[in-house]
Parts: sequence; structure tokens; C-alpha cells
Amino acid sequence: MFNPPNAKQFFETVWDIVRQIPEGKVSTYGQIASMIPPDKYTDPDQMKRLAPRWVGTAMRKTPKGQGIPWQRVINSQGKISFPAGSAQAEEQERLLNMEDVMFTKAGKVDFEVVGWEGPSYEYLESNDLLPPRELT
DNA sequence: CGTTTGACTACGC
DNA sequence: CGCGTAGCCAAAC
Repeated sequence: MFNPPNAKQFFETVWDIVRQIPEGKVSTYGQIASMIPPDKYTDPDQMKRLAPRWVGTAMRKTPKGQGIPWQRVINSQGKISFPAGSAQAEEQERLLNMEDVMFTKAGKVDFEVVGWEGPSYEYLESNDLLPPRELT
């Protein structure tokens, strides 16, 4: 289950990780989820199945005006997760283009070029997080 | 309080 | 590649 107190901590953790993504790089819901210990906030089994969705939920609730680079989080396919053509999708693409993250005609980024390798070891260590899975 | 919505992913064709 | 589907459930309405 995802008790409210834990949910808040989970969201805070996600936002904090997002803050670590440098300009010009992108991460994914799944990659961020992979950094959070499965048993830290809820049942490990559920975490394993649902963590990426919960990261998506956290992103939807991202506080505005706090400098969280929300635009740097996309889906595992390398695409923006808002409906193509929506105002939100256009805004996200615009912000990413501004930091030289470009999309192919098919609307995908090249993880080889702009994929984030994860936070520093020191950050992971001091925040009790796991090394992220790699983006391919 | 019941129903709908949603910033996911893996997998099959 | 693209498109559809199952699995899944907290938040929002």
C-alpha cells in the first residue's frame, strides 16, 4: 500500500532526484524508480510493478516555481509522455530544445547522447538510493 | 462514495 | 517502427 505519509516522502524523493538531472540530459520514470530501494516506502512487490507509475504521479504533482527541471523526465521509449501536439508536450519539447536535447522525426531522443547516467555516488550514498539502471 | 483519469512499462504482432 | 493490451491503483472529480 501507499500510505499518505510515505506517499509524501516518496514524492519528495522523486523531486529531489529530478533536481539532480543536469541540463541537457534526460531521465525516465523507470530509471528514477530504479534508484529508490524497493522496500523503502511500501511493499516491495507493488513497488516493483508500480514504481514507474508512481513516479509519473509524483511528476504530475510537481510543485511549480521551485526550479524542478520536470522537462527532463520522459518515458522509457525516449518520448514525451504528454499527448503529441498537446500544449504540455510542446512546452516540454521547447524547454528541452532550449538545452540542446533534440527529438527525431519520430519524436524520440537518443539516450546514447542525452541519457543521464544517474546522480553522483556521493549523492546516492548520502540519500540511501540505489544506482539506476542504464538507459538504452 | 463510486467512477474516471492518468507525465508507465513490457510485450506481442 | 507503430499500435494495442494487460496489469494496476492513487488522485481527482
